[in-house]
Amino acid sequence: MSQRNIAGTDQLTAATETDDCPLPEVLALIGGKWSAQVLVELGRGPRRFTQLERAIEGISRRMLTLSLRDLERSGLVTRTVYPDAPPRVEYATTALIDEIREPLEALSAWARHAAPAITAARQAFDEGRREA
Amino acid sequence: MSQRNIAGTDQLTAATETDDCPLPEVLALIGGKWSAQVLVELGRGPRRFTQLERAIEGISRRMLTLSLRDLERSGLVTRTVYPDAPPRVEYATTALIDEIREPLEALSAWARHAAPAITAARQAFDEGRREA
DNA sequence: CAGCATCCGGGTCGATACTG
DNA sequence: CAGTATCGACCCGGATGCTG
Repeated sequence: MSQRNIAGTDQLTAATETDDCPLPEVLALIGGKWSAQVLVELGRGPRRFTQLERAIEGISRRMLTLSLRDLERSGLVTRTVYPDAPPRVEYATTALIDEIREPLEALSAWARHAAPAITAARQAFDEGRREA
Repeated sequence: MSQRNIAGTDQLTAATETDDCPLPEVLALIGGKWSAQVLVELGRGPRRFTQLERAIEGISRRMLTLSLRDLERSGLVTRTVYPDAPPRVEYATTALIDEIREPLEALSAWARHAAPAITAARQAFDEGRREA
């Protein structure tokens, strides 16, 4: 909390003091290996299945399907089938996501900015272990 | 980031358009089953090993050790041993965490606020599947 | 095109027992 | 008190092959 705003402390207290903090559930939902990337990609606009598959790089059909199903089931993503031939399915984000996008991006920004420090810390830690 | 600043859109674009978005790495670090809760608990102040073990509820010694090691290795947590008998070890957060606390709390706030909608969506989805 | 079914290897996690 | 060591169950996730 670099710029500790006035109301920030209350927020912090609220989020920190409740013991039924549902953070684990969110992380279970978007903390999977691919869910976050699917969300990010869909945040750029509606996408078709194969579009996502190509955009995400490294994801398998299976995992993409599972991730999409989970997100759809949880109401974060909609799935619309157009009765065309060949079949066409479009995925899009729901309003629920609009409110999580900012925190997610803040997290992503932190990741970019903290990455060097983390890498350095790990190297230092590992070297310390080796000479011990 | 409750107060959406003017540059917010740029942040969004920056976080969304880069393809080397390191979100997965962050999630790998704090997305584990226990790491987030450890961070939250340590956010309340320095804690000893057994204190954490009792506070977190359901965590095993093994998982607590592994989580703490990973966080320590990544520079998010410090571990200080006091040469006492009986042994005494204290864990605390580092400055790196101060900057991730806000996003984490925003996420937690979203979780609390979105939980009902998510639960409802899941029930609706599951019922739809059953009658199909 | 957009999936589902199946198999299978590896890593995660919990339980338990032991140590400085 | 603050861990480590070992074992085993489980689940995630990749590879492959088959459908409407």
